[in-house]
Amino acid sequence: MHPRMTTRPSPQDESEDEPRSTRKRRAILDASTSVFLSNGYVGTSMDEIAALARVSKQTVYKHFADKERLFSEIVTATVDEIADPNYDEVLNLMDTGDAERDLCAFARRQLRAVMEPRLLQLRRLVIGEAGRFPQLGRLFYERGPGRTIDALATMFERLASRGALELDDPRLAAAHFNWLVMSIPLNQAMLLGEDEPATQAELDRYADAGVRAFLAAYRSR
Amino acid sequence: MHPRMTTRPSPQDESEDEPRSTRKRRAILDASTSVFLSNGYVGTSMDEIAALARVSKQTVYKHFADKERLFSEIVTATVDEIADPNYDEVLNLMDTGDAERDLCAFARRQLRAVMEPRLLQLRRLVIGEAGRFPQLGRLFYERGPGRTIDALATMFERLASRGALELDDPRLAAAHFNWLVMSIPLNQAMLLGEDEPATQAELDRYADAGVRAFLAAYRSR
Amino acid sequence: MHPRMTTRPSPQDESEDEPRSTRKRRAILDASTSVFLSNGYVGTSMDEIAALARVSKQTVYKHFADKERLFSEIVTATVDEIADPNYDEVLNLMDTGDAERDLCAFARRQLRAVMEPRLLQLRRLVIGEAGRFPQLGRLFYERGPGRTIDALATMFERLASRGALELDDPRLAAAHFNWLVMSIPLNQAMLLGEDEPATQAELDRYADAGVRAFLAAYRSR
Amino acid sequence: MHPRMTTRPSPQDESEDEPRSTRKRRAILDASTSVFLSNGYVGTSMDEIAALARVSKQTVYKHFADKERLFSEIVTATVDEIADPNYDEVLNLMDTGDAERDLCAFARRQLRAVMEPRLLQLRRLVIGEAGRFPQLGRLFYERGPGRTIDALATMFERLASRGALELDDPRLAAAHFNWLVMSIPLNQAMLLGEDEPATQAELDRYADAGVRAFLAAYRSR
DNA sequence: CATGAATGAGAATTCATTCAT
DNA sequence: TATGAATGAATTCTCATTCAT
Repeated sequence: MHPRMTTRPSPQDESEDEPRSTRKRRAILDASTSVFLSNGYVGTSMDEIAALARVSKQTVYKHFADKERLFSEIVTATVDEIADPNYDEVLNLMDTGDAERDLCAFARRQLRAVMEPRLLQLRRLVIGEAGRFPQLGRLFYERGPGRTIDALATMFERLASRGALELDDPRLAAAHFNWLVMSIPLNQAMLLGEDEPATQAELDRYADAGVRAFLAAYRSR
Repeated sequence: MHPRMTTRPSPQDESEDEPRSTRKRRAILDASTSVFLSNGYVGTSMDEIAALARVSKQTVYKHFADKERLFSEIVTATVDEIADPNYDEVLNLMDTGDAERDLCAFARRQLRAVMEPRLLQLRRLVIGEAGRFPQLGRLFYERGPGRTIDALATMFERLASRGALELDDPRLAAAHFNWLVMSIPLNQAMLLGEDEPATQAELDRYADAGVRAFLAAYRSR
Repeated sequence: MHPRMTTRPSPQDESEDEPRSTRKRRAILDASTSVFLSNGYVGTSMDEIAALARVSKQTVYKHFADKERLFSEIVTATVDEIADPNYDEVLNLMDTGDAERDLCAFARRQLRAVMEPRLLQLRRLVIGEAGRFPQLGRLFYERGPGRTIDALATMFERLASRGALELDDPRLAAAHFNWLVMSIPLNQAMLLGEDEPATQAELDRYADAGVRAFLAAYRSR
Repeated sequence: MHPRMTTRPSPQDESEDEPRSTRKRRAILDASTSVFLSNGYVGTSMDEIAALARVSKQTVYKHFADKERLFSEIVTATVDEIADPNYDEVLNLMDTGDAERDLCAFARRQLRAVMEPRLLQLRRLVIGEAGRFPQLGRLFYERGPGRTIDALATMFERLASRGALELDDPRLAAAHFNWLVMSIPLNQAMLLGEDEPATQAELDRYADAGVRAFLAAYRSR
């Protein structure tokens, strides 16, 4: 079985071409994401993170200067991870000509994404820690609602120029769309917790109802 | 009207007919409300509260069994204090016949109230502590958005029966109204903090725009 | 002592010829006895005592200089209260001529008294606090086992001189008698607690068996 | 007595094949045993223990979840340490044919063991904390008096079948033996403290007298 | 006198972070 | 490099005792 005679801590550790260090970093990120999301910033201790990552505390500190920095990193990473894929979808996926159908499809997809438990927790976390970490709130807004609204605005402008919608202020319309679709379940989730989470069917109904109201208000007649 | 003529021990202390104990209790509530709202649940220490209330820690603990209970009480009290007055207003203040003007007036008032710094902080606090204090989230929802939406639904039903609005589901319409008016500035406040708070003029514009979109969608034609 | 003309806060309070002060003192003693016995010395707070006695803490401190003194007093009083009546009984109650019957009757009575829950708790308390209050241990011993053994010794001497018993050292025989009767259930009670307290019937059997063993060893033949 | 008292700085800390962690654990156990035995459960602070063990408080808490657990562990360990060796002795050591001599030898040994200052303190501790830690009382009883009495009962049964003793109930006889030997000095120690501890000679006399009384009662004639 | 408040300290427990091995 | 230990402070809560009203 093995050549190796020299004492090396754990030879098979470096399989898969991934340096040990990178793997540990990942383990720390995964562990801390999970713990921070469940228990909040102050509710989480570095000991917990180290234990869950199966790594010594020293290693945690070698990778991340301090708790605040670690928190920032995991929030940033989680925001990116969740926000990125949706962005492009926004603009592409709709051109069947049937605006209502397209918008409903988009609204449903978007709402489901936003209502992901993980993302809900992140939103709560960011809102709750807005005092300590204002940049994270800004980041979340920009990569989340801000980005979606931007994309929608672009899209609505296109639809308006095609005569499908009638609007003066595309960003305003985009925001109205966004919150008509999301606000009801999102606010309930923020305040009522996830004891009684909305079902997929309910979410779809909220999405459709939001789109319908939006079109009733903004469709050209 | 004034009972007071008899000698009272330490007259100036009990001025205003308020027994010492009650005054201390109030001082503790005021102090802790202020500190909890600024620094969050864990960010607040009982020492801080006692110091700010100019009261001994013992006295705090004699009035409130523990930190959790104190927190619950101040949140409940603050929610009540803010929520109560608005409720009745909802139904009464509108009958000039000009629905748009009435709704705009109402929307502006409501939005300003919701955007009170104190209430914004409370909302952040409740969302951030939803894990530790789920009942508080529920309470906030019921006395806040829930109540407003209920009241609006009642009102919209009346308007619909008068032929002013056209709607199937009054609660849905009420929620749409509520969030069309509030969502944009409220979500920005939650995530962007109060570094760049919206001006009154901006709030009024959001309110009006929300009402306009709502009427475009729900007014009978 | 005198006619009383001056206004006194609560005249009817002094019914029964007992001055208010004495009554409060009693209330404090009762309350603290109960709490100390249940919760131990450190497990008991002066607040608890004051509350249970329906008296202000100040009043407690007016009657008893401090917690230690109060504890000493209630232990002393309880020991006396329990020990006193038994003492005389020891010598008197036996002269039917049937030594076994007399001793059994006495042993049963004595064992039941010692196994009173209140006295068991007191014994645990005194043993547990022997470090802090050595005098109380001594007191307990002297008024309790010591006294009983003394009395028994006197009695056994008489029986020996009558030829009913055969012994060199009356105090030794007395101690043997005492512990033959008590040790089994008493040690169980001390260590096993009162979750499974011995029944009266069991106690009687232990008493009788102890007496029988004693007589088998010490009766003249 | 104890393993090594000399201060060893830190060079070859892991000499003696004992890992650092194990040594620290031991230091904590030794320190807390000593402090708990002298000062009782509440009279002992975690700071004290850490200081005496020359260890940080953190280290104490890393080894033992909390004070209660630490207390339980040291009591259990001490009980075991003291109780274990005696058990087997009971059955073995006696077969010279001279029952009195054998029993006296056994009684003396046993009494001296039970009257070890350390064990007396432990007994006081366990009795005093019976309210807070009922399991410890049971444990003490089972490993202590209970076990001894069991062993004696077995032995007495053998002697009875050989015709050396005459008895119906071996457990009862065993308990009588046990307490005839131990009760006098043990009860004095419990209540009178160790200010005037019995000398070895006195203990031997109590042991012998107990055995003599036992044989007078239970020897076949 | 008696009530609520104050004092001042001390308890257990936890944490983020840094040494030393 | 990574592990256990240390540090040093903070936090919640409780207590015995004493003022002031």
